[in-house]
Amino acid sequence: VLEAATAMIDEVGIERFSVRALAERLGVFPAAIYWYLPTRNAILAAVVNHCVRDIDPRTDPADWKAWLRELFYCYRAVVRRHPRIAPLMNSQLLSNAGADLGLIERILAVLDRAGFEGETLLAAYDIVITTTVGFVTMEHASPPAENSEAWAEHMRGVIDGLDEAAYPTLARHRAALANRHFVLRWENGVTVPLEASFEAYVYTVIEGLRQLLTR
Amino acid sequence: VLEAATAMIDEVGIERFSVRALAERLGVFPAAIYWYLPTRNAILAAVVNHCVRDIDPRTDPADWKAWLRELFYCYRAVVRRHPRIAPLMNSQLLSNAGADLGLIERILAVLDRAGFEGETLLAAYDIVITTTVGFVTMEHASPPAENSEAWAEHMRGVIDGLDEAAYPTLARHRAALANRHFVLRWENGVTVPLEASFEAYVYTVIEGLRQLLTR
DNA sequence: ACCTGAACACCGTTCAAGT
DNA sequence: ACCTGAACACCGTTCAAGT
Repeated sequence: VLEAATAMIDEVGIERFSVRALAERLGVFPAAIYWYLPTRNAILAAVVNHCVRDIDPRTDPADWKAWLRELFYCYRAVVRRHPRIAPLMNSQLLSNAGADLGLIERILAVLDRAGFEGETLLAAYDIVITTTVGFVTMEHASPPAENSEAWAEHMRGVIDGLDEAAYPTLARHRAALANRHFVLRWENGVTVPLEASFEAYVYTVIEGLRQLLTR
Repeated sequence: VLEAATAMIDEVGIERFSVRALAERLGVFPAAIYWYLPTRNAILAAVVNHCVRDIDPRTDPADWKAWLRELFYCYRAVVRRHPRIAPLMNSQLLSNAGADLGLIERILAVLDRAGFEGETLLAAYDIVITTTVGFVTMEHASPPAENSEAWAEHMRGVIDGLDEAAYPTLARHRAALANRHFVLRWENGVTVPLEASFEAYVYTVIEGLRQLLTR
């Protein structure tokens, strides 16, 4: 029922996910879906919550840095299992009471035990929430739907045609950047993962939080 | 023409933005739009690029920490001017050759001059891109469209009804968290900005990058 | 409790034709 | 170059009615 929605989104993405097609896939009339969930957005929210349920870092919470590391990598693993829901994670996390409050509690508890206090604790919490989601969402953002080869060719053209006078640093690193780093990619993290950058990202955030703790 | 699209999205959001309504607003037949831009997504991409053009940190690039700080705050100012495009920034930045290559060049140049080298330079670059966008996008994510008061009431209920045994840390900070921090908000950054957390976020990312530089 | 059948008010996009 | 008019193939959602 909601398994089917998840499966369909994994296959075709949110843009091409429709209630009617979902109904057909279940061998049922479109209106039947509305007995279970009141709206298309509710289906999407349910799918997100369903996937997020798997995030569960199992490291010792006493070592907050290791625990956060694990959280970041867990989240990335979940998104890599369902990359097409990536764009939803941002919006759906405004507030979803359906969210796993257990996970929220554990994040707060880990930071609390680490020594964060008062406003800094809450700021650190917001930072953890956003940074967990941030990089990975963008890493797995989808390229424009169906013109993929033309799009790739276009991007290659832009990179090859870079004006070295106007963009010297860009031009110097063009070979390393092409399809391998943000804004100059034509494939996403599904086919071209940004492992090295993600590793550095996790390091950066955790070291930054360590500084924040002793500010 | 594209001003109108921007205006419309600012008013009603992407979800309720339609080519047909845009045409009507311009006193023209729907098909007329397609003379200028080939598709709805192309319109959205154009609007994003249009808004992003305003990001232009004017601090001395020699002080990379101050420059990045400025970049973060510039970006946030842009999103706060057009909060409803926030959800697009993530996906549209996979790669958009329409993106301001000048800004990309300057980010790379600033990091290069700061002393980042080779793979670390490119990782730092990816980190700057994602962190610039990450927090602010989530801060301004929209709540579920039109049930706002019911939704607020629901969230208040969840927070009031928190089981103190199961969620001790959450319960202890419930007053400070309610509508003021992620996952437990029912309004977004437009009405409830997360100033303090954003300030700490910027500090955290920059201090983290400083550590990365000397790793 | 769960689904059908049909309808309503919309969509994005295409295309020949006009000016 | 720029727009009309009309059509195509879809949408999400509602609602009375069936079982």
